[in-house]
Parts: sequence; structure tokens; C-alpha cells
Amino acid sequence: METKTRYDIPCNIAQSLNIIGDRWTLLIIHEILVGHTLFNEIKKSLKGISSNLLSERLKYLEQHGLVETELYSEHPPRYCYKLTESGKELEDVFNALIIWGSKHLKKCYKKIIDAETGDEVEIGYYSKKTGERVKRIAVVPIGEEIESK
Amino acid sequence: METKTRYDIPCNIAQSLNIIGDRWTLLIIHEILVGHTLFNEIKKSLKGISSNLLSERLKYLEQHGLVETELYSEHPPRYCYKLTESGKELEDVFNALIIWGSKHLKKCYKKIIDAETGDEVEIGYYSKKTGERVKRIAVVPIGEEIESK
DNA sequence: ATACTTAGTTAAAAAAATCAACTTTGTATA
DNA sequence: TATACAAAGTTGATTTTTTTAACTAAGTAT
Repeated sequence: METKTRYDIPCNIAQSLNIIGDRWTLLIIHEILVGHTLFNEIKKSLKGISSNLLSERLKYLEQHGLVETELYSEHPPRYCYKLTESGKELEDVFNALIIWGSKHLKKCYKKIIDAETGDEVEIGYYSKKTGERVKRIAVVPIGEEIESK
Repeated sequence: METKTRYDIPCNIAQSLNIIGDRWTLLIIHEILVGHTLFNEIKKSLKGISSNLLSERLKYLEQHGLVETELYSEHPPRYCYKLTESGKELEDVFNALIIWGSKHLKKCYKKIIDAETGDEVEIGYYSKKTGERVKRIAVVPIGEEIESK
């Protein structure tokens, strides 16, 4: 029991995938993000998922702090599922996948545009300090600093 | 044989995950992206992966045009694995995962900074047309246009 | 009292991943 | 010349995970 196979690799990507990389998991989080918060709403939106798997995934995500339950009816006691901040912050991951898909899928369903102008958008990297667009990024190990050029 | 279980959901995310969402797949692509192009290099970097699975995943990714092989030695004929453009363009997905991980993992290994200033970066969206940063994005179904406010 | 709905649970079957040993082709070494 | 070694896998058995399908429990509605 409880013998989850997890990646034992010292890398943000692998460790993040240990939380959100199981089959169906990202799709479940995405359904909640777009407003489907009831068990059966999620189930109906995700054609092919089974009750037991959805139930198990929701529990796992709750344990890991991405999802929380909220009582929405007292008298048949009923809970809905909400995303926590860390769940909501997967939005950039979803958008990156949507944009990748819009370029590379044979059949594509969605694109991402500027809500004001309707222009198509791309992903960029911006300095947290100045808000300026960053020309070149570097992935660095935590603890180390980059040598200044 | 060859009965892959795939998501049958009309959504860029689900369809993208049908290509890159299997266990180990994103990690394999990432290893190639960071320069590990030989079968055994990838295998050694990904502690726990088995030869048969790596072999199968590489074939699948090649079929789907994310990876290609290149002869790097004639006389023991040896191939290395390279990413195609569509494979390389997963970089934003990796970066989104690295950034999410750097905020939410208990133990975090990497962060992303401005290569010039060392400032930490965040993800933003810019217009393909003007290059300006976009304040609010909208995910829209393909084919439809958004009503202008 | 009977049927229906929401939100699951349980158990068996099927599919996928892991583990471990083996193969093939070629190189290097004693 | 034989022996060991390495790269790049393949094969088959075992284990884990997912799917399928039927069932349950608590409350509502007719």
C-alpha cells in the first residue's frame, strides 16, 4: 500500500512532476481552474476518467496543498474543490502547454490572445525587480550566484 | 498491441499531454535539451529509468517529430538524439515548471534569473505583433474571435 | 415507498512501468 | 587470438498503476 513510484532526481522539473505529473492530474487541476469545482462536474468534463482515480487524485492534491475542499451545502453536507494559491499558480504551465499545442498539434482547440487587442501572445520572461523584459535567462542551481559578465 | 491509452478530450492541454505526458517523457526531452544526446548519457542522468522504457519513449518522440536521430560515428554506427524545433519549443513549459517548483517545492534545486543582471524572473505574455507586454490574456477557442471591449 | 442524485468505494481485469538478464556490434587489451 | 569492455539496445517476468464495472451511503423528490 502507498508505494508511489516517484522520481528520485534532484531537479525542479522532476520534483514538480512528482506532484502534478501523474496521469489525469494536470487535467483535473485545469478543470478546477476553469471553474468546475464539483466532483461530478470534473468527472463529466474529463471523458474517460473513473471515479476512483478522480477521488484518489483529489486527495493527493489536497495533501500536497494544491487543492482544498469547501463546504457549499450544509444539509446534504457537500464539498466543492478549490485551488489554493499554489494550484492557481500552475496557470503559466497550462498556458505554456496551450501555446505549444497551438503551434505543434495537428488539431488545435485553443489559442491565447491579448484580452484587449486580440493579438496572439507569446511567453516572455520579465524581471521581478524592474518589470523589464529579460533578453537572456539562465537556469541556475539554488545557492549559487551567476558570475557577472 | 499498440493500444496506447490516450486522452480523448478536445483541449490543447490534453492533446499535448498525449504526446509529452507519459511518465519520464518530459524528463527525457529536458535531458536532451540540456545537452545529453547519447542513449547512455540520458539513461545515466535519469536515475531509475530502464533501457526499454527509454528506448520506447525515444521512438515515440521521434515518430511525433519532437526528437530526431543523427549519426555521430560511422564505424561503429552510432546515433545521438537531437531535439527538433518542436521539441526545443517545450522550453517555456520547462521554465514554467522550474519557476513553479522554485516557489512551491519543499526542496528546490534551481531558479531562473536574468543572465545579465541576476534578477529573478517571472513569466509574462507579450503581443506577437507589437512586442508589448500584455496585461490580461484570454484563452479562446480556435476559430472564434473575442469581442472588442 | 420508490426512484434519483451526489459523491464516492470496492474488486477484478487490463495496461503500463520496473527489474533483471541477455544480445549485438564493434573496440581495446593481454 | 582470446578476453574483457562498452554502447545501444531487446526480451520476458514481476510489480504497479489505470481502467472497467458494479456497488454503497446519505439525502431529496415524487
